[in-house]
Amino acid sequence: MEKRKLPIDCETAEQMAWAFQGLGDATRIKLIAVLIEGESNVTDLADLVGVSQSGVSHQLRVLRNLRFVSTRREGQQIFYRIDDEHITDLYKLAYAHSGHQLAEEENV
Amino acid sequence: MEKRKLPIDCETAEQMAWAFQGLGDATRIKLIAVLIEGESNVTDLADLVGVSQSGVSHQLRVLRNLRFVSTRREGQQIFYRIDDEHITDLYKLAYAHSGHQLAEEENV
DNA sequence: TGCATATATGAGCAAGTATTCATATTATAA
DNA sequence: TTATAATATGAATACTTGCTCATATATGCA
Repeated sequence: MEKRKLPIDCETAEQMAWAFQGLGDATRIKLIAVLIEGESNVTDLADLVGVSQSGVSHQLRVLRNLRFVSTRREGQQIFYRIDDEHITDLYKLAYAHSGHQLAEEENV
Repeated sequence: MEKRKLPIDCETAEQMAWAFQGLGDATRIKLIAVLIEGESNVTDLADLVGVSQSGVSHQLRVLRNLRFVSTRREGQQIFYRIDDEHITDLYKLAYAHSGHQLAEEENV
C-alpha cells in the first residue's frame, strides 16, 4: 500500500481558495461581468448591479485588495477595470459551464 | 450616452457564485486536489488534508450538496470521487494560474 | 449477540461576510 | 469660500462558515 501525498501545498491551496472566494458572491460576479465588457465608474456599477453606492464600494475594495481590478481617476469619478486576466478566464469558464456556451463544446 | 445593461442575469450570477464559493476554502481545495487524482475514502482524505474526520465529513457534505463529488460504498468505507468535470476544469485553470499575483487580502 | 471500525450528524462557538446607514474625503464649480 | 457630486470608510447588524467535541448510524467480524 503506497502512501498518497497531498498533491498541493497549503499555501497554494490557500491562494486558490482566496481567489475562488473572491468570485464567490453574486454581487462581485455581476461587477466582474460588467467590467469584463469594459471599465466603469462606481455610480454606474451600483446602478447596474442594484446595490447601494456604499455596498458597491465595499465590494470593489474586496476586488481591489485581491488585485482583480484596478482604478483610474477621471475628475470626481473613479473608473474600475479588470486587472487580472486570470479572473476573466475563470469567469468565462464558469459562465460557459453554467449553460451559456461561449467556448467550444465537449462531449459528455 | 447609451445605457449599459447587466450582462448576466441574477440567477446565473448566483449559480456561479455558489460554485466559486464551493471552491473558496483551502480544505475543500485540498480535497478536490486529492480526488482529481482518484477516488479516496474519508479516513484517507482526513489524513491527507490534515483535519479531523468530522471536519472532513462536514466539508465532503458541502461538496456533495453542490454535486461536485459523488460516493460509492465499499464495506464500511465510503469512497468519494469527483462528479463534475467542470470543477476539475476550474481547479486546473486556477492551479495553472497560481503562483501569480493572488495578493494578500486586507491591505490598504 | 457484542465489539470494533468507518462515516455522518448536531450542537456550540469563534470568526468571517454582505449589507445599510451615517459620515468622511476628494474634486469641481459657482 | 460654499455647495454639490462622486467615492470611500467605519460602525452596527444579521447572517454564514469552518472547526471540534460528542454522539449517532452503519457495516463487518468473532
